[in-house]
Amino acid sequence: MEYTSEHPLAVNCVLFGYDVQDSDLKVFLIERVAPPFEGKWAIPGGFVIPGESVDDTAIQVLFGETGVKDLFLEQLYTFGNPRRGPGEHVVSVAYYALISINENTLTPDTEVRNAAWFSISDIPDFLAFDHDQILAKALERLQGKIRYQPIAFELLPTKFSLTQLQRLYETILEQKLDKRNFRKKLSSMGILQDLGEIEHDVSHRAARLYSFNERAYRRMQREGFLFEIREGSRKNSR
Amino acid sequence: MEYTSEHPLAVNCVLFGYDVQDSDLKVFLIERVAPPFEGKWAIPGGFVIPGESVDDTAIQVLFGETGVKDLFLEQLYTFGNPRRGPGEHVVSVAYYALISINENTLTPDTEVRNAAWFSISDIPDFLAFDHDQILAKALERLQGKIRYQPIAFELLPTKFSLTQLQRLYETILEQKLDKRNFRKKLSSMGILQDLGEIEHDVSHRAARLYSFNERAYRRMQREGFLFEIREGSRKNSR
DNA sequence: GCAAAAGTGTTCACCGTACACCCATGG
DNA sequence: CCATGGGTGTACGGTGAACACTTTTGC
Repeated sequence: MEYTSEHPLAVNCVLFGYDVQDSDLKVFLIERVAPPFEGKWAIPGGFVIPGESVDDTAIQVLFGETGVKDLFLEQLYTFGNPRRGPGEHVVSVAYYALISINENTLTPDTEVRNAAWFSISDIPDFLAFDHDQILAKALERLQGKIRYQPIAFELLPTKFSLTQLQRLYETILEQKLDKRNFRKKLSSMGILQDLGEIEHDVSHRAARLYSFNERAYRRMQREGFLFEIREGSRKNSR
Repeated sequence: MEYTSEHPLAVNCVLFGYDVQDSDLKVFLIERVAPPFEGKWAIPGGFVIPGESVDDTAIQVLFGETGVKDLFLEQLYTFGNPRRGPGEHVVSVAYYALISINENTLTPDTEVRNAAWFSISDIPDFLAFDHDQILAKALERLQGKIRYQPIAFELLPTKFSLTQLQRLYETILEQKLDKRNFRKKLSSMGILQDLGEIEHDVSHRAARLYSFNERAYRRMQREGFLFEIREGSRKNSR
C-alpha cells in the first residue's frame, strides 16, 4: 500500500446564479470545443497543477471561465468512478459557487467557446462526463444548506426586498412559503438590516429594501440561536 | 486549461468504533513504519490505483488494515493543500466509517505495524500529515449527521438497549439527554423493534433489547416524516 | 378607480422541555 | 434489604401552520 502512482486530477465548479427579475435559479455551463464530448455542454473545470492547492484551482477555474472573484465557494464532493468519462481515469473534485446574476456581469471568453446561464428547470438533456450527477448533488446540497445557513444572501443583490428573498427560497426549495410566517421568522432572527430605502420603477407599492447583517448573524450564533428556515419540513404539513 | 498533469492521489479512512461496555467512541489508528512521520500515529490510508474507483480504494484500505468489510462508509472531504505533508503534493480523499467494536473483531496485521483504538477523548498529540484536521472534520460530520439520519445503529450491536442507544447519542453529541423524552421520541418514530429479549448477566433489572427496523424507517421516510434527534438544539434550553 | 404587490396578527396544534417515582434484579 | 439501573406520564411554553384584509403606488 506504500507505493504511489500518478493520476490526472480535475476540478469542476458548479456556479449557481440567481436572477431576481424572473426569480430563476440558473447554472453556468460552457460548451466543449474539444473531444471528448465536443459540442456538449459541461460544468466549468480544469486540471490541478501539482503543488497548487485544490481550492486555489477551483478559484482559478471560476475566474478563468467567468472573470469573477470573491464569491461563495465550497467543496461539494469528489467523483472518482473510473468510468465517469471515456479514456483515462480522471478523478474530479467538485465545488459549487453562488453569485447574484444581477450584480455581476460575467466575462467569459466567448471567442473560443460558448458559455451561458441555463435555468435549473431547463438544463440540456446531455451534459459531458457525469456532470448531470455533479449538478444533481450540488442542487441537493444547496437545497439542504439554505435551510440552516444564511447562504441565500450570496445569491441576492446586497439590497433586496423581503419578497425577493422569499421567492429565492421558494425557487430553490421548490415549495410555496407563507408570506406572513416567513417575514415573522426572518424579523425575529434580527439578521436583516432595514436600509430605509425602497424599490424604484415598480408599478405598484414599492417594497422596503434590506441587507444581510452579518455581524448580527454572528452574534445570534454566539448566543446559541439557530438559523433555520424550516417551513414545510414538518410532517403535519398537509 | 485543457492539459493534464499527473498527481498521486490518496485515500484516508477515519474508522469510528463504539464500545457499548464503557460508552466510548474510538478511532482506529495505525503507527507509521516508514517516513515521513515514521513512528507517528495516522489514519489508515492508501493510494488510488488509476482505473480503480476511489470508493473502492476506500473499501480496500479498510479491509486491508482491519479485515472488515460491509460497513457504513461515506465520503467526507478532499484535502488538497500542497503543504499538508512534506515532499510531493498528495491530495487525499477522506472517508469515514462506522462500526460496532463489540460485534467486530478487527484483524490488523500487527506484525508489520501497530494498530489500535484510541478513545476520542484521548487522541495522540501529534498525528501524521494533516490527519488531526481530517479527524476533526469527521467528528463534526458524525455529530451533525447522527441527529437526522439513523446512523447511530451502525455503531451499536444489532441488539441493544434503549439506555445504550441514549449513551451513544450522549457520547457523540457531548451532552446529556433526558431519559423520558429520548424514549418518547424514539418510540413515537416506530423504527425500533422490541425483540422480546432482555439483557443477561447484569446485576440489576435487565433492559429490553431492540433492533433497528430499517423497513419501518423507510416507510416513515416515504410518508414524509423526519428522523430527528433535536433535543438540546433549541435555543430555549436553559 | 383599478390592478398589483406590500405589509400586518391571531388562533390552534404539536412537540420540545422539565421533572420524580416505582419496579425488577443480583448480591 | 439495598444498590443499581429500567421503565413510565404530565403540565407548560415555544413555534410551525393556517388564514384575510388594508395600504400604497402607477397607470
